[in-house]
Amino acid sequence: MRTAFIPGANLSKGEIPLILRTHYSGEIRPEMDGSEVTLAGHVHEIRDLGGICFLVLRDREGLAQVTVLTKRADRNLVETVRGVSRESVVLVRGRVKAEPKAPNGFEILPEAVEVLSRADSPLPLDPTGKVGAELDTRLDARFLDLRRPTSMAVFKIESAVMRSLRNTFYENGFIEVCTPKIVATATEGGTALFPISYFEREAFLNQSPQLYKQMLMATGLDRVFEIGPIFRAEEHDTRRHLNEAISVDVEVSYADHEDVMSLLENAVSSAYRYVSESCERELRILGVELDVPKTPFRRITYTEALEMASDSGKKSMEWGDDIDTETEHYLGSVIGEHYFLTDWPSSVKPYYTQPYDDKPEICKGFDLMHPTMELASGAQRVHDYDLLVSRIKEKGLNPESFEFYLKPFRYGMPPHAGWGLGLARLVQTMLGLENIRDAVLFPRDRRRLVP
RNA sequence: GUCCGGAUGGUGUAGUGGCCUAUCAUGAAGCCCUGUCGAGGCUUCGACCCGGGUUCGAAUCCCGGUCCGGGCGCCA
Repeated sequence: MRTAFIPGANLSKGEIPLILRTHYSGEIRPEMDGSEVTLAGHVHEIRDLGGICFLVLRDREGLAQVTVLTKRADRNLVETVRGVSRESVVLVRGRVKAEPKAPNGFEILPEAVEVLSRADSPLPLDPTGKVGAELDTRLDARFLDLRRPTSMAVFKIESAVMRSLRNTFYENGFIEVCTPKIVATATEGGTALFPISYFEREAFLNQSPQLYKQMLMATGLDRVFEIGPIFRAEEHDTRRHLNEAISVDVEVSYADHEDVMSLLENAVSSAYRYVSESCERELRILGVELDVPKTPFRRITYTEALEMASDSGKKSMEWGDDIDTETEHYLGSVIGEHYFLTDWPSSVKPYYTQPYDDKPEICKGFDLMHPTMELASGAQRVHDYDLLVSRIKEKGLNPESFEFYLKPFRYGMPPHAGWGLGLARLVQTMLGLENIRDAVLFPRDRRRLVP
């Protein structure tokens, strides 16, 4: 009986009509007593007390109690409400009643209830959260897991984070770009790539937009950013690695590593501030109190970090080693806030990292660290063609396979710097999520390819 | 890849050789109930990851496998 419902939205120009609903439940206030509304969403719970029956409807913005006085209400309506299964999709038209005994101080007295889609039973997990579910179970039924307010809140916050990052970039004169994810080179060095079949040739999923965003510096675009997927075929098995991740990448011409570190700390700090201001409800649902990290973040050189680590009494690291996980955790526990690790040995960082002129054994590369893990890494890049070629050779790579990348460096390449930031790690650390999979809608790891 | 731990109804769990035709909660089906808000009460339904082995007897012990969680490694 679709005709029972009259979409009541008064649309302003450009607004998307709410086809069936007039309000989200979070928009209803006790002061709206008497007004007619149409809600749409999933059946969160039904509590049938006999003479009175409560149907709790859940939508993106909250819960609304629909109250049916079973002896007085329309018989068909009572049958519909009593017969509907949990998590079915329903449309409810009715009047708002201010009611102190109801949650949030209001309830809906329904005039019509329509079941738009009936949910099967039993459910693969309990979306009300009364009974827990393990991560694996939740990911197998992610669509249902995301109906749990705690799971949904993470992704509302992630959206706010992306929005804030984009704001920061646009405010600083950046242009958003999209670089290819299907690439020909397997020889960037380091990480394993996913090979794919590309007509008669072999191709790969890109591990990073690094080479492309650098090439864009030769176009005069000057300041670019990209938020997009990266793919790594490493068989890692940790709670902070996935084989597909979203990377927030920037590249800036006429800038050095200090300039882009400053951009990075401001972007991160602003994201925290924006989330704390715009996602109060989500933070409350998650029980998270955000401390906006103060800028500037501490700078610690690689060499200082090694000295701090030697105080810990742990097995000592040699200068020139990459910093291992144990040391990383130790430093995090001592420092206790975001910090930059700077002035790395040139041997540890990629070939495109600019060495210091006066001390070429160290370079202008940096990592942004959260006390628990690395969030981002960046550098001032090598923009001199000859230096770049010799650095590629030093790393044991063949410059010929980088011809497409090296070419722009011969025709006017400005000095430039940039970084790449892991979006899910930023959200994971911001919200204190134990596993990065909690911060990704449909995570891809060594074993999980579905859903 | 490696080390440690784990796998019991749809979900989350108890259960260290016989007391287990397996506990509790949630759920589902049915009944009672006019203010629930993790509603309550009564009845019913539904499970020991797979394959070998030990034993009179295995959810429980052993071996192999699969999968899951955590640590490390890998991750320029």
